[in-house]
Amino acid sequence: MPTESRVARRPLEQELISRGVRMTRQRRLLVEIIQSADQHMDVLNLWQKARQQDPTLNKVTVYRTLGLLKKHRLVDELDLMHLESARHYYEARTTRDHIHLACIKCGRIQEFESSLFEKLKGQIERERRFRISVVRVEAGGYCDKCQE
Amino acid sequence: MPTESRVARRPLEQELISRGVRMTRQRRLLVEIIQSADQHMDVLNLWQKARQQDPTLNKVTVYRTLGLLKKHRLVDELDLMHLESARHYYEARTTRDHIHLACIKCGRIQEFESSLFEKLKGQIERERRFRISVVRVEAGGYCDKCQE
DNA sequence: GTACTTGCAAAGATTTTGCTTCCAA
DNA sequence: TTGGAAGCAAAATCTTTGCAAGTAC
Repeated sequence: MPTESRVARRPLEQELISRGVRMTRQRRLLVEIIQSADQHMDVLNLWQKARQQDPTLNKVTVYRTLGLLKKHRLVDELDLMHLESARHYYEARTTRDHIHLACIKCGRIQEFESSLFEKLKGQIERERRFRISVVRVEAGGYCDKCQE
Repeated sequence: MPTESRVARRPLEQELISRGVRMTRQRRLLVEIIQSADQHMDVLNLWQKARQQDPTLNKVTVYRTLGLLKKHRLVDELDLMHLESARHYYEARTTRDHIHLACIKCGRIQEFESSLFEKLKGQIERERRFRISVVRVEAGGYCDKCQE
């Protein structure tokens, strides 16, 4: 009884359309930015990047769009161990769950995938009969470069 | 190379004193509440409970005390998958790391320990040479009782 | 055309800071 | 006694809401 299967890596826009979500100029832009991001974005990042292309885009729209994507389980919300304030970070969901490693010293975020993690999820589902929808693993510590 | 050893289950107050932290009436009370809590507490909970015994205790003191405990790695900060708002929850650190399972439907929080989890941490430390200080695993989904 | 979205402003919620007074060691 | 801590008020952050105007389908 494996974890619920993940959303395929299909453009978020297509995914939304297929779910009957109305596509606006703002949503297209935000979704495009999230999808092509090479780092984890917070609301401010995302808004700033979006305003470069559409200066009228309001921050509230960013919140609302992220809420929409969360509702559809198309993005994951992370805290990255609260390295800085209580800000939340977002990333498009990929095929496989992964673990985030946040370096306390340099702030670098690494991602880590592991079959042990998949096994652990299986164990939880079996032993607790808990149907996992989302899972988040975040580790804080010192990365290889910060152990001198 | 196992994960950094955990703080023993010694009264938080003793732990703080041994670290040279000044113990005030307010800190003693808060620490006592956190330690004896049978659930995950957020700032408001904690404050309300504290005020029953010391009505003058200020909410800011709750924040500051939690900050102190976090700094000393004596409590873990959780989000419990943001089931309700962006509130943070706290729990005294125990000997073993555990996983939190948050039910999307009924809100129940279960804890889960597993040797697989310990193995996973070991793998991260070995393969990425990442020295883990804190690790948090939170799963959201449907608990056994909520799958009808 | 109609229902859903956006922008704007304002409110809410949560957390932090400045400063004076107080207290633990 | 003295540096750190608490209380109070105010500010700073982050997020949500109400509503009029705009827009996707």
